[in-house]
Amino acid sequence: MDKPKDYLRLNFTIGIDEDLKMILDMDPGLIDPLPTPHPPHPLSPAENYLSWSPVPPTPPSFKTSTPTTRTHNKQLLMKEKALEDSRREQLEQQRRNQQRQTEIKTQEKQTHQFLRVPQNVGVHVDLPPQVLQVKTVLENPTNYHITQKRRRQVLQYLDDHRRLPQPASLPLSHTLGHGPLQSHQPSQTTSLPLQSGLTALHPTPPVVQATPPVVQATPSPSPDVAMSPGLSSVATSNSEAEDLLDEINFGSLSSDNVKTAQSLTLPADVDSNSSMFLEHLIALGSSGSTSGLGKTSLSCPADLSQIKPEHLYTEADLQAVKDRQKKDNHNMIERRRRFNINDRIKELGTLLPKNNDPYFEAISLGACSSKHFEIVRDVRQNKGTILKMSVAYIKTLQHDLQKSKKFGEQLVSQNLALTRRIQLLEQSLAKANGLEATELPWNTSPAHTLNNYKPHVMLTPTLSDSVADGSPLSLSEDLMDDDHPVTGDPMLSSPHHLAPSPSPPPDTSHLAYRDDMDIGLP
Amino acid sequence: MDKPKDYLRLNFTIGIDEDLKMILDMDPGLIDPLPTPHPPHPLSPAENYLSWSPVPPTPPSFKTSTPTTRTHNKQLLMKEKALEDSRREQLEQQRRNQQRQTEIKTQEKQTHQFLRVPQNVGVHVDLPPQVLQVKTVLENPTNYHITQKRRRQVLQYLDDHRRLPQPASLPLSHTLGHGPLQSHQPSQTTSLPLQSGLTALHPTPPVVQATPPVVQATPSPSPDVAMSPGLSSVATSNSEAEDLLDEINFGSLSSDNVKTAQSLTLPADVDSNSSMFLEHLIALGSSGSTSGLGKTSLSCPADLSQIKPEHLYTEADLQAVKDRQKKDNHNMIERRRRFNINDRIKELGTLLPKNNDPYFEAISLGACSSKHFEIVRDVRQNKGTILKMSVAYIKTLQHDLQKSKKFGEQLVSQNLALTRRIQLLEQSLAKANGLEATELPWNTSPAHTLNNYKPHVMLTPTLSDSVADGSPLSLSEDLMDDDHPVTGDPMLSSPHHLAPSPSPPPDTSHLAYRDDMDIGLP
DNA sequence: AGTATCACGTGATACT
DNA sequence: AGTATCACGTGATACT
Repeated sequence: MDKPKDYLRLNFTIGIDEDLKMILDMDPGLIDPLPTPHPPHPLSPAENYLSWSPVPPTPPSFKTSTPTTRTHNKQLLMKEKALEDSRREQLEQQRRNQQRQTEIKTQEKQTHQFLRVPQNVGVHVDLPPQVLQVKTVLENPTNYHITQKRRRQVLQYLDDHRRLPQPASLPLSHTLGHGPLQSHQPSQTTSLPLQSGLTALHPTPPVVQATPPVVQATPSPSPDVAMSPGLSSVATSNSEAEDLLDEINFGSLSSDNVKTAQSLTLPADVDSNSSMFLEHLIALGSSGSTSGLGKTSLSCPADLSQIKPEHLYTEADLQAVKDRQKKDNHNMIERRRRFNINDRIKELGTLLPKNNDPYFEAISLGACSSKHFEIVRDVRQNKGTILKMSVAYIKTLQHDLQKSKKFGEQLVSQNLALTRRIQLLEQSLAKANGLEATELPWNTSPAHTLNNYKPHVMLTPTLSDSVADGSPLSLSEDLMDDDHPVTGDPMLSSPHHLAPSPSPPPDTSHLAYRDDMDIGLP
Repeated sequence: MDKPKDYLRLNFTIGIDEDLKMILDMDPGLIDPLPTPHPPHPLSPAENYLSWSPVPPTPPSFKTSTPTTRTHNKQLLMKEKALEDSRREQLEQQRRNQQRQTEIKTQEKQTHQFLRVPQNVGVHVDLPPQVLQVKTVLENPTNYHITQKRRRQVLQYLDDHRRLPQPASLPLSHTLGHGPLQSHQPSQTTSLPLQSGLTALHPTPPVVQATPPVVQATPSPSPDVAMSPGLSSVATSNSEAEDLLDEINFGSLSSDNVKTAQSLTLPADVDSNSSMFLEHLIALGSSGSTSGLGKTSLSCPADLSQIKPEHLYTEADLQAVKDRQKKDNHNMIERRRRFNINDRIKELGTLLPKNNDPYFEAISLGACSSKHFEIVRDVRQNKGTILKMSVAYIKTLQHDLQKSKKFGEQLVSQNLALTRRIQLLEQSLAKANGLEATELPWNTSPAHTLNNYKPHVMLTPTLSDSVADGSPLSLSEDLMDDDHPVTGDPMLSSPHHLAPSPSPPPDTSHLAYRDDMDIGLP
């Protein structure tokens, strides 16, 4: 409640879930260059760290995340995974902040569903064989995958505790644990190593703000069998244990062995594995800014009330730790790939024509089978529909571009013919009556400057190239090599990319032709 | 080995994996209308059923499946899930045949890696508490998800067998089963109910060929706890048990309790749950064509050597069966969604410009960061790259279409100006010298028929619409409403869609303008 | 061994 | 309750 709170907070920030840390490391994005409509001050890491805290956990819903500018940063920066060290957590926290800010509604629903235990009341759960003591204050945030993983780890932990120390009967429940059999040790039962810092509770801003206390190493202290769920998946603060216990309470356990107690009580049943895992964690994560703190907190929870001897630790737990680390690394890679794919799909969703677009009707007619045609705005965001409409949109664009090019070619040939006819007319007119009256139509037509050289210019790149390679797309390929930077301009992903026409051409006579279409000319 | 083989085969075809059946039901596609380069006679269900058999199991790899025509069938027919009953298994088997034919290479590698037990040698595995007897002949096919599910079920089965009948210590391994705790019964240990038909081995074509013996009901007989893995996930023939045992042998089990035996031996340790599950299966799947066979084979394996009484079956197993059914249904839905998304991505991959395309350079420059630029052909197929290039391609197409339309507008205005000038020239020429010499340039220009009314026609839809809604895409929106059926034409998904130009225009003077561009005219 | 890819099943969740 | 959506973790697999 008083001083050692910050200390404790840093300690648990070291013990952050390695998945979360890998997510933070995963996306080394720079600061968003585009002015977003809702910029939550994404530049200040201190404010990020502060705003990280008071928001409840949210699932990263696909539909409600801000899709526009984040994907570009990600796609640009995912290619260069080599020189990404310091600004990773900035982008990720900004990303999570955006997601959290835009998902207040759903998260409230979820938290109300999840944490239906009375708030600020410590709950004390005794698993039938083992005791798993945590408390709930429920103020600090977490996110979806941490929730998922923690839940699974808690279940596994409970299963292990149920199976191992009471190997007698396993009478009715929890017998369907179909975990992978290829891990070779039952190892040990580990309890939550959280009790060392549970004396401090109330949330204050952490001491170090400019450097978010995420260490680089991935400790992953939980083995396959005895998972030690609180340590390996605990998030930015000690309130993770509360969520963990909330999930235990909310979960499939029978509620008779849940006794609520005003928390802050040190659990008595902590086996020695927790200290070993803590030691491993500190040894791995000793590169952080809060280096000296780990060892002192390490010695704190070293009371062991278990039945297991000490000789099994080095042989089995080390393999388990290594296995867990490998698996977590794999999970991080897979999560990175998943995020990449999802962000691409979201980006495709931003590129699609909007509902009021003239393109939308044809595409949605082609993609969706015109049912629920009134509420198509809603159907635009899910992955299947986005991909469906992307396919239809690409087809439409290809077809229209082809048509437009053919149209342009025909116009070019028409222009050529007309110019020839004009030349002939001028010739005949000049031949007919010397030099009189040639200036009469010249002044009325404003496009007089281009009737001599322009058809020659336009015909040269379009038709010759179209004949050269046989592709009908060659005209627009010539068209696109002047200004539009396809090679990674994040500005182009704006949803209003479809209508950037700065000058609507009401009077078509004096269109700036040479300014925009400098194709093929030296 | 002799007569009851077909009988047995039908029996196990009834007991097909419900996931596989749902996959078969999932995709109610018509016959492929496009002439594929490798058509494996997809119309005959008898041949499908025959060709189904001799191919080894293959994982449905994303990269090596034929992407073109299948996705369209799927996308068209997935919308109407109401009237799909008879032709489902045809499409799905055709689909699987295509996948299997195109993935011979990878599957050979996989099978060599998986089935490294000596072939045609029956392996007899005794799990430490229970006995799990199957045999291996390894000739009939299966697929990836069946393999996965079977493996998991076998592991769970082994775990349950290990935990339940010997609840003493669980000394070292297999203790990390972290299954969901919310199932409420330990229920019973079930062994493989496969021994009833293992007397017949050699593969012959089944009796019923025109109707693939897939029943409509989803039995899903395995509860959460005691899974009975062989029955719930056994595939089209009894050789599934061999793969199952191969996986057991290949898996993480210690090989000391694997004793190879020339198979065909009926296992003696079959508990009563298998018969109960078989009965439930037959009761659920009694709508099939081979209705009378189930009951006779049901009575065969009814020897029970277990410890459990009978009164637990109705209360717990029924809930377990219902739960399993629900879960399988959910899995089917999720698998359908996954296939949909993956097929869309594959379709996007077919729509992308090819390597030799003039578009490819700019897109791949924009998408990939120009590393491995020589082997870009290989990098084109994975989901991330396809989506990346799709985003870049859509941007390029949008930009090019916009440019092309602007170009067309300028040409139109030029045409208008030229036409006005021609009119003025003709006026002045006619005014100058009566009626002489007007036929001279008229004959040299072949495009003489369109210089009077055409600029008026073209200017009307393009410019007015462009001014009307302010969208620069309105020109091509007018262009596309004549011939190209975006509304679900599966022919358009050909990889050569980009170059369908049937007539390369070398002489542009006599292009059939009015035939192609009948826009906006009544 | 590291770093990818993929399909899969599963729980949470939403809308009907 | 049914039918969807989603993210997630995991094992298999491939290429380095």
